[in-house]
Amino acid sequence: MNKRQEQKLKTKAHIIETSIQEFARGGFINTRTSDIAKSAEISHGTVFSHFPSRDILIEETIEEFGRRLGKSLHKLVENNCGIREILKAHIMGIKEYEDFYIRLISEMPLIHESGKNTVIAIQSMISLHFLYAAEKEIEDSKIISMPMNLMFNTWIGILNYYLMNRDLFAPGESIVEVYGDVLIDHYMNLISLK
Amino acid sequence: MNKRQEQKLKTKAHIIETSIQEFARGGFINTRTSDIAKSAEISHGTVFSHFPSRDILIEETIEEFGRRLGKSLHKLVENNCGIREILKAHIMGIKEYEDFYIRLISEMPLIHESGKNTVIAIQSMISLHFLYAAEKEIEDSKIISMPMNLMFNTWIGILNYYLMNRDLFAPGESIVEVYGDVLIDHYMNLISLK
DNA sequence: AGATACAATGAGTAAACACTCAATGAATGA
DNA sequence: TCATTCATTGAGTGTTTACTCATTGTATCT
Repeated sequence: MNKRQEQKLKTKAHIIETSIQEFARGGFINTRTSDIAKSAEISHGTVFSHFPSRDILIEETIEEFGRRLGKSLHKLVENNCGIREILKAHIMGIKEYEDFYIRLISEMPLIHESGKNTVIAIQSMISLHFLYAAEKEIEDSKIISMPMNLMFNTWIGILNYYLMNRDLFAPGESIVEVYGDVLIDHYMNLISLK
Repeated sequence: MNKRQEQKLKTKAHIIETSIQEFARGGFINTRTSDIAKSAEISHGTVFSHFPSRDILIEETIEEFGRRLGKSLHKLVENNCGIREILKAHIMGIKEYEDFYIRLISEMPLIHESGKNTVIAIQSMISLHFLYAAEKEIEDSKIISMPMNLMFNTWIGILNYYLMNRDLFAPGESIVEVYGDVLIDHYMNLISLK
């Protein structure tokens, strides 16, 4: 790998890094390619010498986010098996990228198809961990019986609702920090056998 | 009221009616004022002789939707008092405007402030009915104890999650029709004392 | 050293779109 | 009947923004 190739990779990585920050700050719809260029301190044209279009830049940025969240979750989950621990890992994984994650779920309906698939892949990754843990607790009769998909979607539904309405619930703060444990306790209370 | 004034009101109402349809079909972000004009079979300029800006057209359209949903709910709720009946009324009220409602909750983060307030007002209206019904059932010890706001937000969270991901759960169909009763049963199962 | 390749530049282009305004013709009032 | 008002029209304007491309300067190859 020569200096040029190295530089090229570095610039591309730098653009994606900046994109994660800028999209987290301003959202996907309202962030311009020129905003990203300015923030990355490169020329506007350089963006397009690394990504053929804005949509593909968005797609690759979401993919990078997915990889990072995946790694985070993998680390956090490995030795824990209960549902509560999975949920904890889930919100801790989101914590670092809360802003980006909120933009992603908020603006997903408006993101190009390929970006959506990445989001779905991310959700699947979490659900896999979740379902594995849930199976055991159902066997142990710790939780009330319900269809698996409803159980998982209920968690995601509550969490996403609070995240999407952060301005309402925790303006200027982090939902994970302010409500993380509250939501886990609440959810566990809902699904536990009493 | 002379012919001219009548015509003016009629045209304005027609634009809002068309806007409800067009925004339901294409969403707020991706529907142009020219699309609405074309669909309403009026000139593009006429839109702006009734609404000073696109944002205000959106705002007034959402307000009209709010009034209609409010009326629907009022009719559906009056003689029912249990939580289950409120939820049923809620989804029946949404049913008629499911597409519009989905666009509203999906694109709310990107809608101008004044539009958001209307959406919040709509949610409040529903929560008022809900909380009134819930209070009674808590007194009667029919449901498990939990903070009121968490109880309501859990329902909204689950419902909105399914609505927002209709393409995933019920592509080409109505979430209310396909999942309405499933979601109510599931939710009641979650909050009931067993 | 000189030729070539190529990453980066930024002024320029084209398309999309919200909004304007002079013109039109029908309704209203004197 | 004639002058005035005003809802409607649609071509036109200005702005925003994704994307292009000729140019530049540096790294690489011979």
